[in-house]
Amino acid sequence: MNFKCITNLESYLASEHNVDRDLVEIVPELCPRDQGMDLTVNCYRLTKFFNLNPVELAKKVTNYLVLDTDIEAVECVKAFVNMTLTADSLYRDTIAKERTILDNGIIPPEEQKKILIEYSAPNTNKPQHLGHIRNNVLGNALCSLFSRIGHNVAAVNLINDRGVHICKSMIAYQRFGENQSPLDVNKKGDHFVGEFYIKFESEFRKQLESIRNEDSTLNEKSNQELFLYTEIGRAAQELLVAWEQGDEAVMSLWKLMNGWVLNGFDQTYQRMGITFDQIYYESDTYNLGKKIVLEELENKLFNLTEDGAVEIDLTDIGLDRKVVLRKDGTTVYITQDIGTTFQKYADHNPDQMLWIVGDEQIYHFKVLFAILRKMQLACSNELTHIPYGMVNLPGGRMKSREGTVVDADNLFDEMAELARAATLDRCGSSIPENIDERAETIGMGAVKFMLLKVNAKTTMTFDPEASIKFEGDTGPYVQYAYARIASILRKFENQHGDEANAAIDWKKLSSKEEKFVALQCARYGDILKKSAYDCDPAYLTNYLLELTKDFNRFYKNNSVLSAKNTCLKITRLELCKRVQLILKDGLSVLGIETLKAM
RNA sequence: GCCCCGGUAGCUCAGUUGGAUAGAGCAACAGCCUUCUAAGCUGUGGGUCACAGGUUCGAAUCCUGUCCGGGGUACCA
Repeated sequence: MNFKCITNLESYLASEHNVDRDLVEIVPELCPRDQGMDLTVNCYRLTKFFNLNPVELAKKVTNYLVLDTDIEAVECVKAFVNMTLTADSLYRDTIAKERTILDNGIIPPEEQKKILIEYSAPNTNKPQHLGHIRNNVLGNALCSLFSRIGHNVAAVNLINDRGVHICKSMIAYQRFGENQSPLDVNKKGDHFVGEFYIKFESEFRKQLESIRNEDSTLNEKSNQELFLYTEIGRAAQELLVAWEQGDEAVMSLWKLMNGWVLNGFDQTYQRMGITFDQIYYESDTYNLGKKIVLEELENKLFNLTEDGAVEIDLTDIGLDRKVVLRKDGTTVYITQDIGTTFQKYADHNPDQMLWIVGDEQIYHFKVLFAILRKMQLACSNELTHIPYGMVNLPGGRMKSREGTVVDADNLFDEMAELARAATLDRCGSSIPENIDERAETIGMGAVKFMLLKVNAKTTMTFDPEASIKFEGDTGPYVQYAYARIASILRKFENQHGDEANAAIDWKKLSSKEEKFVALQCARYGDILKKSAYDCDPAYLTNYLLELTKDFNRFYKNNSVLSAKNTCLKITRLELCKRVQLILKDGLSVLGIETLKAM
């Protein structure tokens, strides 16, 4: 926000108190609605700049502001100074300049950085579910957000395409797949392969039960521990060894199945509107990780344990010892992350690297970053894990065994279907031409918005019942406001187009609803920066809701097209355009599309 | 055991980094479509901010302890 009266106040207080002008920053708040004024200066907060008690300061501020010609009224309550701006200055400093509203969200060039963001990172053994959607939507929004405020962003994906979990679906396919392809059974590749992963699990469980029946002492051991006691478990392990040795038949099956899965992922990403600047494959980078670890073993950064594993001792910085190569020489999860990070740095030369990964891996990233710092990776002080919380169902965690996993593609289909039904409900007999596009845009908007309005860090509950309603704090609520504005603009063109060149006069906007909308618009730039600073699109998402609420109140009480004179009509139209501009820009940062009609 | 994160209205969540009388949506109830799209608007009810101490002009927010929930603590990912 950029109010002349506040800037003047800053200069005045700085010179009065002999404080460096540049250090003084007064961020006004929107005055609480029930106080009936426009802006509030909270003088409790100003005491950090000036050595004066808050109430005294408030009096001083009040006495100063009362003389400012931009101010219509001032009121001092305790240490809060509330003010009403003249209509002239209010609109001049908020929405008169269209460009300023958007440009306020851009940081100065010296703060702009090259940021590398890794997100999504799926396993190629099953289709993506609601948890992955949260990651994808969040990652995509953060990339747009950083880019929007002026950073140079590269988005990368890391495909987790190797390891024993991949071999599980391969084994099951070998045994039960009958050489079929996804095309043969008309299935999406990731779903096709996922069924074999489930098939493995059920077969594994069957064998477990049978060996436990034969030997009751095994009941004390966990499923994990008994993995190699089962025939199919051993087979998966053997397949992994064959894979690592580059066995031709195994590699060819692996490539075939991964191809199916990645093809399925592509469709899902496309539907979500997600693209990456580069895709890394763990099968490529794990060897680099191993190579780096062995070099650092030479350099004595890592050491050998008694039984021949390679580890690093991080107890000096309050972490544990961490094995980075197993005693059999194979790599662990963190090994490939080391390799991938060096590769990413070499490819992109970023100032900062971010990882959007679930909060259960907070410790993993602490260890990873500690290792990379010890290895003196160039930007190792600018590595950040952005953790996000799990998505639970009302009954608890999603469990594949109990069939409660919310599949991404199915969810998208269902939401689009509901959006279609709701749309058709509204338009009676005249079915819109673009009904498919509408259903998709509204359905995806609802899913994305639902996930983004909750703080990234919060473990959230996905309520299927609530998600199917497009009312209240939802994506479609915001999209609807956009469509309403589009409709007004259309009607204006058709009915009053000849008035388009009439003069705008902001001070004609005299209702409180109009003022609130303008004040809300003025916050947009700060909101973008704050949201990026917090690494959390939720802040922006909730702002868009607030703006939309204010717009809807305006819409209800102040007709644009039936305004009592042309000047008022044109000016209100301009106000609508500002709102539309912000809604479009803000939603697009969140990866949500808009519609001209709903 | 140890470490991290959380506990705010019946439910799902905000709470601008310590500031005004703790807010929204849903659900419940009551209103508003001859006026720009009712996916909307207006109103009512609903709170010991888990609990107990402490810090200060002031605490949902910071500190300590207790209880409850989640996650981590792998030569899994």
